Amino acid sequence: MPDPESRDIRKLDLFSQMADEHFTSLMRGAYVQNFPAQVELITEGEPSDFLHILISGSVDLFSSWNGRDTSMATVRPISTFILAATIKDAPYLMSARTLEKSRIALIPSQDVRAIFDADSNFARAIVMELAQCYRSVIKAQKDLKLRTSLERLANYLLRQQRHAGGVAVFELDFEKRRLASVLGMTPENLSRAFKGLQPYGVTVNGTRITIGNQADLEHFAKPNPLIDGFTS
Amino acid sequence: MPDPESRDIRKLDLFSQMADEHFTSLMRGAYVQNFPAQVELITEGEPSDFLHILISGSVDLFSSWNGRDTSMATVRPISTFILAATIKDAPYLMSARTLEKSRIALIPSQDVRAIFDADSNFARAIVMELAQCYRSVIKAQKDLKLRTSLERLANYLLRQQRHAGGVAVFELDFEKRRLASVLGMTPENLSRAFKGLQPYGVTVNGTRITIGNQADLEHFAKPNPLIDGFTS
DNA sequence: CCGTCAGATTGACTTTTATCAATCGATTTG
DNA sequence: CAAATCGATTGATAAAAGTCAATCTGACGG
Repeated sequence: MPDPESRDIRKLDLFSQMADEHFTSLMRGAYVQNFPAQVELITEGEPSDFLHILISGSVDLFSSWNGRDTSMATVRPISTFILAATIKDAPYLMSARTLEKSRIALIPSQDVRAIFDADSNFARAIVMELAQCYRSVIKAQKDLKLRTSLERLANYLLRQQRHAGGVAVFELDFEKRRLASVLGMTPENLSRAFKGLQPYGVTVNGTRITIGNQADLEHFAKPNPLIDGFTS
Repeated sequence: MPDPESRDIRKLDLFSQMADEHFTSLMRGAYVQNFPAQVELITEGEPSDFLHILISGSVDLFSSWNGRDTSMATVRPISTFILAATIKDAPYLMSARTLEKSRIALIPSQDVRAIFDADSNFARAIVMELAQCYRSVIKAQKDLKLRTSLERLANYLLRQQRHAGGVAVFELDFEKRRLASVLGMTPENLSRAFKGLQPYGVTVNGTRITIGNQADLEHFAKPNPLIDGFTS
């Protein structure tokens, strides 16, 4: 693996505190590969042979049942995915596919588990990462169970806006069809939901969103740190 | 804390492999309390001062937003709850209330974090527990996003039946209103959903469920290990 | 034993969401 | 450039789920 990439991975919370020797050992066993867009990297149900680290590009985590499918999350660089399955040595619960050309490091799950046993700083980092992931999913579940699709969209826009620095005009970082799937609705419904937010000052032009009246939208959306998580 | 209870707690995966000395130290700092039914033990948003261990009774984890609320999970003995918040030293994302008279051990979060640093077997157990919790929530989310309420109910019944040993007649272990909330629907809708399963051989009498035609129900429900989790 | 009460059920109705089909628009491709 | 294509949008309709109000039922206390 090229040195600069290794250094970037080292900076991740998951790896930043572990012993040099252990990190080097992990990286020695790692493969790095470039994938084109729309490649299925992982299929749910398969054994979890590798911890994946997305170095560049983006990856969709999705799941299927009975002919339907839904997007569970999008992974953006630099971060790992499928840590829980790796650690538990259990089958993947989600499939993963590249959304664009992506560069991905693959660390054999066995190595991760071995170093986890040997390096208590790494073990602690894994705990923190898993706790974080768990809390994220709990928030997503609250979002799904407590809000209508219009409310989910409104809050999504506010989160996205915050992520963009709080400006009034920003870009969606999803294709709309995937956004619909992430929010748990159909693309048709998403179109209508955008219209439903017009009275609160939201205008849409392609992927460009304008929030014309911040207070109005927030009054409708009622964002909450325990769901939308400005903190932890 | 009485000795037999301490022994039962010791048997939990979370504590079974740790050093005696550390376990004793954790238990020394623990409080054990009896609570009546319908007591709110934890309110979401509050700092997480204690890891909770349910010794007997049952506890509902729920969450509220904008005047609505939803039941996220039910905790049954013997198990811990709110581990992630304790570890992260972050606010609770869910509230908890006793469903019946319950006996609960409270371990100061600080102690848990200290022993976590000192005992690598404990750290490993925490990782496993968190990974397990994470995967459970992912499954719940797939259930919510990929299935209609009728399908969720059908699969819930099959899970419950398996839990009861696979017999044709078994009892719901929830009040129906809470079951409705767990499944993400209204009590009225749950009533109708039970009727909707009659064509597949399901009959209901109070909390007593009879599955008259196993094959029919399974054909409709299409249970899947990656959602309904007979394995891990 | 009767009245009370809470949860469950039912019916009527509304709202929300999905589905299907058609169209639009932008981009790609031969 | 023109045709093809894919995603987004729109309209019409259907299905799913929620709401509100009334009734039923069974457990409990007086």
